[in-house]
Amino acid sequence: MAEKELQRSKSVLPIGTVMKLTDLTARQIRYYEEQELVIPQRTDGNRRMYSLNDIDKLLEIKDYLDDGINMAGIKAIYAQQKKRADDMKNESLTDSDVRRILHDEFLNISGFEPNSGPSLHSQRPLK
DNA sequence: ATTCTAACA
DNA sequence: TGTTAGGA
Repeated sequence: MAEKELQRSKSVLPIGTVMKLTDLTARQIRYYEEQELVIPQRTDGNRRMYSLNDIDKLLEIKDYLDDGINMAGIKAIYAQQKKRADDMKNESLTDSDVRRILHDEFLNISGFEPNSGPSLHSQRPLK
């Protein structure tokens, strides 16, 4: 069943197809790459080739944008998502630690609304 | 015909 | 983000 994941990971779609599938402009798609949100594979003459997983990621990003979250916020979300994945590997964490982390993440995400500017507040809401 | 990078009347 | 110039 891991074969399907391999297929979804195969980068075979040129940016033109991705544009049609996601309704995003080439400018946006390339910009998100600069923000390190979706890094497509390159081929022959330096052309971007995306995978189905990349498409999903882009659609996901588009949803976050619609919900009024900015680049910084989206980056934060994925950064936290990665942080979360790392935590799963550390059995050394206690339930209390995990809950503190999740609570911390929640506060940070809510701080990335459109108008709420770069006021990247909250850090240690030690209770 | 498509996509790429860089740059901004 | 849009758009365009100049290449590949």
